[in-house]
Amino acid sequence: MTVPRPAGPGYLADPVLRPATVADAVFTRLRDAVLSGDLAPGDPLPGERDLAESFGVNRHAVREALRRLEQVRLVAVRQGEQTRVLDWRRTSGLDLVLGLVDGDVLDTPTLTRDMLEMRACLGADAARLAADRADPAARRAVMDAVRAYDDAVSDIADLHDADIAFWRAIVEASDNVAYLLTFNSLVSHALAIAPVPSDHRADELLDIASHRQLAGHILEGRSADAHRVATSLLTRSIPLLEHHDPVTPSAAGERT
Amino acid sequence: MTVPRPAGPGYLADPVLRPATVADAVFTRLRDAVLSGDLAPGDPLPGERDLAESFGVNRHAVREALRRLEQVRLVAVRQGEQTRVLDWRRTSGLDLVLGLVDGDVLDTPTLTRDMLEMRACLGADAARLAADRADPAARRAVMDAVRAYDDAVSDIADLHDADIAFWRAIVEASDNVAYLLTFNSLVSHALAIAPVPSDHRADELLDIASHRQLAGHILEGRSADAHRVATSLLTRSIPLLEHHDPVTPSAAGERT
DNA sequence: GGGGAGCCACTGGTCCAACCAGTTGACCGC
DNA sequence: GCGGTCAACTGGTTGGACCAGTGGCTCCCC
Repeated sequence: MTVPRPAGPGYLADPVLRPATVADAVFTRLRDAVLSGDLAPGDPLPGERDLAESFGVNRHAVREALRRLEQVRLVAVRQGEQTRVLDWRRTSGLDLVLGLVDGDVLDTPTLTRDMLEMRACLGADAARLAADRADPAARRAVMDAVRAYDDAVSDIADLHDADIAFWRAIVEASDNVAYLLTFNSLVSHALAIAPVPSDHRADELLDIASHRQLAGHILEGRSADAHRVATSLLTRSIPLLEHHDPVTPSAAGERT
Repeated sequence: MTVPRPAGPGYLADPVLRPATVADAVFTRLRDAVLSGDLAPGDPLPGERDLAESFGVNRHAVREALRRLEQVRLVAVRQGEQTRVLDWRRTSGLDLVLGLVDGDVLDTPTLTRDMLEMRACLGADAARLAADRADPAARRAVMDAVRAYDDAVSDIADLHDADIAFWRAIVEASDNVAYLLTFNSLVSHALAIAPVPSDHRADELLDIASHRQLAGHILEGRSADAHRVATSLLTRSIPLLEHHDPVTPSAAGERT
């Protein structure tokens, strides 16, 4: 086997749940090459046969990797033509994020900051919408979630899980599928990127009172209050990470 | 060929840029089965060999489709075990959205509302961040974009493109990769879902003054003002779509 | 000489057939 | 009854052959 198995198969699953395959290795290699800029947008990829040979794998494995790269819109494939690299900054979706760390495109602190900002933005608006239009079942779920949050204070790890469940209930209550799906991406990638963010977020996580207050606002339809409290909760973790950021990559000026 | 080619290969590309393949057909069929609930979370899929036979295609085509389903976290695959259906409401990302229309999970008006809400939420915050920390090159790009916007007023289609370019410049200026990637998903899916949203958005698109004003706020670092103007611009299209929604998917409230 | 038709050498798309490698559970011997 | 073994699944990987679009080169005709 010429291609070493990657440590983790991307964001698909833990190595436990999903052992890396040959196609995973090819996918990871090509993805990183694209994200790091080794393969620039517009560049043609070698033919499938050439890739297979250079990676020392069968062509089918290469094809499966290319299918996944195509799925995340890193490359464009057309029969008869060469496979071309796309400009991921213009085409790819949020699910790509985890690869950005591996690809040395963004450092982890900056990426964490970005995702926390997004979390704050979405979470606050979801809380507002939830207060406005959550149906009874969704309100009950929020109530249950905040109650479970109370019971989790003893252990910080449990609290972290309860926090995710709490916000998931709110996002579900907002009845906005786009928010829900984005929340999924944030959660799965946040777990992979910052396994122990609890240190920085203790202030937020331990503020049981605000969580209960937020739930109350949602349950009683006070959307403006819900938005305010949610923003207060979600933004307090962000500035803490600023001075963790050693280099701000001003990713400007690429015109290609 | 037992499997009919799907009209469009999902959100990968136009049929022009990317003719549907056998694997696309299998992917679409299985995706819709999952999204529509025909295949419930936790259900095992038939074996690859069985699927290949029942679809009348080669096993490799099925495998490529499964790779893509796995990539969007609709299924979980492990060697030796059966492939299982995941709960997409808890696992999948925003890139799934377009499939939600085909899968009869959401009607187009509701989905459009959801994406417009998300656009408003992200766009306003991106404008705020852009005003706070855009680097000179990004500010210049915003300036150029609003200038190009002026020149596009003659044609509503051009205006639509210019609007996307304008917001892209702002999102780029916000220096938040998560926002950027989510913006990409919104743009590509919005184009596919609501090809002619111009009718409802004319009020927004034709408000050149606000666009120029917003750019000014960003260029001069007035983040609060930028946020306010952006919100004003982005929210005005949302309520217009409400009464386009024939069926409100809440438990009660049937109106003939 | 210029332009067009057609061939040919690419590209990716599809298929067949076999075998490898984990998982599971039934079966058989202790 | 318990435990090990083996067979029958599952997906993973490989090789090779052939189909099907594309694009460029060549060659012929005008």
